[in-house]
Amino acid sequence: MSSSPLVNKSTLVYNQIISFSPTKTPFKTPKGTKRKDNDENLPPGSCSTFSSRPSKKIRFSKPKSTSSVPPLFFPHRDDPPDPVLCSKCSDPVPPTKPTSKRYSTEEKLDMMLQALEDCHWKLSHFLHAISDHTTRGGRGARHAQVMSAFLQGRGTYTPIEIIDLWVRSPDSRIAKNTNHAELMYSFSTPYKAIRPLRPAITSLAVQMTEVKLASEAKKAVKPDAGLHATLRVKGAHKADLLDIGSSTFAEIGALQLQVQPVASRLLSTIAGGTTDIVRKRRPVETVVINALSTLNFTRNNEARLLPLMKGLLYFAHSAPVDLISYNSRTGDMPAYTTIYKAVKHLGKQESAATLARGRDPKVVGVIQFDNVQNYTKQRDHRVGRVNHMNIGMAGTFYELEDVNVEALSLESKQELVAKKSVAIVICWPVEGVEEPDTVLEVG
DNA sequence: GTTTCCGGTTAGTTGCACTT
DNA sequence: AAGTGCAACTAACCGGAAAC
Repeated sequence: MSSSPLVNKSTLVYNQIISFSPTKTPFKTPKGTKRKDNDENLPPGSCSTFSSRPSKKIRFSKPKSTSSVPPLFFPHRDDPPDPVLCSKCSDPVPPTKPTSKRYSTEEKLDMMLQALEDCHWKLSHFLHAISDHTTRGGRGARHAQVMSAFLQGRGTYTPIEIIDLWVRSPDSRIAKNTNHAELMYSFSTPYKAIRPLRPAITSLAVQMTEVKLASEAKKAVKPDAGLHATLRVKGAHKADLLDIGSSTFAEIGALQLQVQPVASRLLSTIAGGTTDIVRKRRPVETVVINALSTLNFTRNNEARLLPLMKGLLYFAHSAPVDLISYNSRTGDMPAYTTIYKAVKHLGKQESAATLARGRDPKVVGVIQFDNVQNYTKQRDHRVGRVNHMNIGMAGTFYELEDVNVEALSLESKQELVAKKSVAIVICWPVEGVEEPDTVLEVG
């Protein structure tokens, strides 16, 4: 291996470029003024070298190298080029930036690999050093600029394009007689502990997805997220019949899709819902909403709006307690006792609301009482094995809309009677009936 | 005819786990 | 820390069926 002191060469060229930066124009003379021979702005011992024409290109002699690979930078500090002298005053002319030769990709790769070798660096050392912004206590501005442009995708090739090439490269194939195949998509082994690329990057993907899913779920089951339906005395998000309706399922789905987009997408993929076609049987969206709701409920038993709705449905259909126990165990609905409490809670809530509505003097309504028989057949195992008749009384309140409340005012009627402005309308019965059917008083 | 058992629901208690 | 959910358990209850 050749060992040319390349670092020193690069330092020299860099200094040269800085010293003669085109942004520095100390020799520019204002129009109409003739520069004096002793002008302090002129370089010492040198006449002006600037002209309107391009300067003559300066050729550097190529240094001899023991390597077949062309060096990155030249000339060598210890082997400076012969200085170019001014034709008028024989002073040395400052060298200009050397013209770059157009190298092929192969040549450039060889040069870069040679440069790494000359630095005693492996590729991983170089990539780590140029990517690491933490352990060395900061970076140079140039370093930061280059990495920022690359990582933000402003370069010709994006980071992910390069990683994709790595993943697809035959060089990254899973080696035989190793456990690398078992480490693909690994949740248990930290991805940083996996050395080969393919197992590491697939493990990185699933482990980051796992973190994301946990983060989404954590947000979804928060009390304010909208999935809670508590029976707590001081609960902020109590179960309410207003929250339980035909649109509840869709609202829960929209909420979950908003808070858990990654989880929804993954579940949808499992269900085969990657196309836009809406299935008539087992619609993917419906299944995903249901599955995600169960998973959220498993995480936090307060996030149970949909499971509670399912429980109420089972209860309303007199499902056997074993069926409810089974579904409670699988996270599809709360325990039987909780559903029972919810029914009582919602019943009290609804009766209080109905009572308040009925007491409102602005509301006109009718209460109808009737005896009720509920015949429970033997097939309803939840209520026993025998046919049985439950007898009770039910009251139903009807609200009558578009009725003028004043028409039912007793005071108003008495005033009208006092004024003798009440007309009596007699409705005669149907044929064959002697007594009048109805007598109406019309004010 | 009486007693016991069966299979189910209802209701209450307890202790642990979890959430607020 | 307090409140809540819930599993597990117990007791009571029911009418019918089975056993005595």
